[in-house]
Amino acid sequence: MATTDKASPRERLLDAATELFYRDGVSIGVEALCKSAGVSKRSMYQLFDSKDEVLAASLERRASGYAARIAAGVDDAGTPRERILYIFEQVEKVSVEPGFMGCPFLAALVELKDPEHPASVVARAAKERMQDAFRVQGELGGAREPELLARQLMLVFDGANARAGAKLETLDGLTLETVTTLLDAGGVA
Amino acid sequence: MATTDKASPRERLLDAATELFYRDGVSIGVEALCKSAGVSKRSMYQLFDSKDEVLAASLERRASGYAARIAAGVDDAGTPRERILYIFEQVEKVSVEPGFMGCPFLAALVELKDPEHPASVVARAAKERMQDAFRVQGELGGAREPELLARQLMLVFDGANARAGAKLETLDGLTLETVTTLLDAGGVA
DNA sequence: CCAAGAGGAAACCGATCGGTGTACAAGCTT
DNA sequence: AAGCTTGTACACCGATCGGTTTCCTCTTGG
Repeated sequence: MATTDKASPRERLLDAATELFYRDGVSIGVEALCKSAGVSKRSMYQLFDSKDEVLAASLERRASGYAARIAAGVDDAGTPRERILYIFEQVEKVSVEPGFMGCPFLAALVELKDPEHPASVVARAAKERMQDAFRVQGELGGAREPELLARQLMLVFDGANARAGAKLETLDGLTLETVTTLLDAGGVA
Repeated sequence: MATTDKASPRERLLDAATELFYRDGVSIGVEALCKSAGVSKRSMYQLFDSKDEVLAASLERRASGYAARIAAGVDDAGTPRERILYIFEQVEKVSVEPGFMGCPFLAALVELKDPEHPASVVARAAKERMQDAFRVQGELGGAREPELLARQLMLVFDGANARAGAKLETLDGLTLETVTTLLDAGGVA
């Protein structure tokens, strides 16, 4: 009932999974998940092999959404430097919203310690896609070492997400300032 | 049986808790914890009010150990810049060890989403102590904005820990290079 | 109008969760 | 030796875990 009510059971499950796994962690029970989705456990286990697969699928869908938006934004107006900074503006913006708890992919990787877990594989792939996007923008911007720059940006990105999500930091310009320093030092116009 | 066998039940419990909560996450059961510590559940609940308190106490002890080492290292040989870089050398070194899973305090904060959880309070205090240490070194090193620098260093520190712990990054100089850039830009000699 | 499948409600499975209660065996101190 | 604390062993509690099964009610195509 927290999500769309007219969608297919599969969509409703993924919606609920996205929200509950993020808010309450991967230890949320199948019972609560199905109840929130308005779907019977029986249906869930017909659509997915296990709870773990539901989690993996929900992360996969989230990652696809991000990838689509990033791909669409590649030829947006602005310089590569502006596009990189825009990402961190968005991070700072969402980080102050009420339910913010950091990057969902990183959270999943931390919670399920197993790097071979299906959801871990999906999450890692999503993070790598983002790093690739940073590297591409670095190349376009004339970075001396685009790969190094991309790894540095991911460091800041994940650090900011983790610290803001854990209520250790409020950002408010911190990542912008830091990223600017790194872009300057890296030779990005 | 994995830890010292001649210590007090309390110490054995904290030893086991430190290891198991880090390796398997906060969802490790009381049964497994006590068995690993060689302590009966009855004793555990006489020494601690709840499993959550055991977790908080184990983090507290770990934080005290770190604080002692940092306090001892403040008047070590070397410049503030060297002392800051030394911390990140250590991070890069332990990050390649087999059982490494990132910063235990950050992991606890991510897993227990509740910022009011007793263990969360302990973990956050530990992180703040570290940020203070960075700021002090920044002041000693002549940083233009010591507080900003400390926050940036924590961003890199936590980002590196999270990413290396999640097997997303291998570091190998990445943090040293990044921190050097930030120290240069921040005016630390 | 009726058959067939989809999907929901809920009982049920064994296992485990955090936490207690009880009984008993050591080591102290006096 | 008596009495006390300390700690263990273990059964037990209700709740919940992930997952399965049964039953029944809808919708929909023919």
